[in-house]
Amino acid sequence: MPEPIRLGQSFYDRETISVARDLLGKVLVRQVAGGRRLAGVIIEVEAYLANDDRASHSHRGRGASNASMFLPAGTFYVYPIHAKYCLNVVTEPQGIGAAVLIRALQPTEGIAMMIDNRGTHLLNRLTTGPARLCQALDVDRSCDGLDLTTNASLWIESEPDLVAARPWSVRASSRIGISQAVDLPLRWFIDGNRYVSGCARDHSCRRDWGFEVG
DNA sequence: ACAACGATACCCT
DNA sequence: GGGTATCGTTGTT
Repeated sequence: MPEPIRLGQSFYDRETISVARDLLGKVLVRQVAGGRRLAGVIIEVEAYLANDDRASHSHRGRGASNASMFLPAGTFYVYPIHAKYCLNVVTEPQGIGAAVLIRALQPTEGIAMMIDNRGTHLLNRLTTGPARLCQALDVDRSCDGLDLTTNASLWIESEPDLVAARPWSVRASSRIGISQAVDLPLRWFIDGNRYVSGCARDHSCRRDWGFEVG
């Protein structure tokens, strides 16, 4: 059985839409004190592009709060919103200002610690949403700007057997919670997975929501 | 200084 | 399905 492989710069330094879709099924890993691992399979992502994407934090240019979005591909961009945090992975060459928002995980390792971090034992409220998964993995603004390709406590792995088998299909939809560019189909999620965000609330994991993209 | 806003989540009905 | 807590960031006086 092949060992998991940490994703490197060449994975992230590609067209943002390709990176976003390829991140589905990869494993986000957080290693905390004592070498304990918190991990989950990426179930839902959104792309935030450069240039014409009016919903992207890069749209109004580089500033103090979004500076890491303009660093090299593979950098973590963590930003605060509504007194919570969301995490992104920077894509494309340095200076472009594009990233992928990770919106949901299927928890696989360290679930007891995630329950403790979240203050709930309900599995479908542990990592089903961008701010929830940050809290579960103990990710906050101090993680902003970290290099995922080398950092010792935060990275993304590919499990070769899982990726080769690819036992899922992907659906797309418009992005959630934005007020600009609301119709662009830049959200992707694993079809039917119970950890898609809002699954219990608005049934957005159902097969009649979004559209099939393979 | 201060006010408004947000790529959210929670609690209530 | 709707109201709102909460706070860092930004834009405005």
